[in-house]
Amino acid sequence: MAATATILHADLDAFYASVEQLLDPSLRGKPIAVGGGVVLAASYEARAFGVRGGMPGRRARELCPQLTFVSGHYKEYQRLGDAAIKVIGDFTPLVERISIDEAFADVAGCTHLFGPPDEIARTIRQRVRAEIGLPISVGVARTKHLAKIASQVAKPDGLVIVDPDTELQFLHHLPVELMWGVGPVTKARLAEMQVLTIGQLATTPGRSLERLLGPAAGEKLAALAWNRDPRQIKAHRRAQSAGAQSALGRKPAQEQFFRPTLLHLADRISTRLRAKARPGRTVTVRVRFANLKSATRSVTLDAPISATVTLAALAEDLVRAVLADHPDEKTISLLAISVSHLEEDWDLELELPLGLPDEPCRPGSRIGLARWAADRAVDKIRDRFGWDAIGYGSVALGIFRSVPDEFRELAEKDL
DNA sequence: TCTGGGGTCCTAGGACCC
DNA sequence: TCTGGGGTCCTAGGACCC
Repeated sequence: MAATATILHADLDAFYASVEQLLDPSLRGKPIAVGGGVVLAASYEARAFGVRGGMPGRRARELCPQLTFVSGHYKEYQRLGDAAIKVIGDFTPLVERISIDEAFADVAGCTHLFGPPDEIARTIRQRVRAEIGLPISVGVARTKHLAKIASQVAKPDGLVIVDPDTELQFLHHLPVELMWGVGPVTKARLAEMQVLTIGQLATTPGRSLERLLGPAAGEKLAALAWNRDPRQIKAHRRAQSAGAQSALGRKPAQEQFFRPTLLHLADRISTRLRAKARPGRTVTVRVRFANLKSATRSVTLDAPISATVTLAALAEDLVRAVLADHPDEKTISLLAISVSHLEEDWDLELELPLGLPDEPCRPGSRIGLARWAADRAVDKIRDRFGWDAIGYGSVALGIFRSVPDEFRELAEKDL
């Protein structure tokens, strides 16, 4: 007898757009897009015209002339997303949140209280609709991978339960791109081998897959194609890295242009690291050039950092190294900084003053403490008066914001 | 057709150690 | 001195996800 299907995957439909239609009834049933220059989310009515998230606003208007653009209610997205996930949490503590609008849950331990998994899934959908006012699709299956596929198949506003006895019949006729980990590149590579469905993938010799995709990816995909997915629900996952990036349009590859942006990015990241006492040891910088090719440089330190000016200085050095290696590239289109190897719980006062040869590198040194005190003062003022009250303000630096900061914050993982 | 921003994981080569 | 084997860490790049 096969095991019971107890894994749920719940996914709010066209989340940002659905919230806008909830808040403003005149938008219901209409093609709408959240955003302006860039489409951050599109309603199903807009998707029917080919409008997609990430698309330039101009292109979206071409596809759908009657498209209504709305600026986002970002605070509401956070509140309503939290509320929807909380409904799932009323059934089981085993909830793994994937993003603002999506979560896995394992209800194996609570069926004696609430009934079988399909009944729980129906109740969750009804409650989210009744209490919050939003459509949510749910997939129920024996594994995370299959539950996720089931919820995608269920969209919009549906429920799909995959019986363990017929899961391969369900899985094998679906296109490969529904699989977790199959993006445009892998899809194209598989298509060259005439592999279009998950069933065809399942019967492709392991050697062929490994030659095509590498040993790890080949083996993983083959296992998923047979619904062998060992992943458990992880209720509390901590972030592995924190980063920020900024598209620049086209800027000359010169200090005067990249330094203010790097300081702004370092400020955003280091503030988050300090707030959670999670400094990091590895700093990575990415520079994208005008031709959209990019290069990265990273450095791993002996001790973790979270001071704004320390991070900014390291990032500047790394960008200079990238530019030195690409002397023909004269134009930068994007800058990114990421900090990884994060500590779990760190005493920030112990941070060392890096890059200062005349200062002994030891805990509590003069410059280390000075930076710590300066950052702490800025953090406190911002806690009371808001981000722009003080600091290396993007306004002062003339930073161009392509998306609202509130939208950035929605995408940030809890550190 | 040249989309923005925040993330995760994998690979392959090299350094270094035992 | 050369050879072999295993493990860990770092770096750069890439695919993918939401």
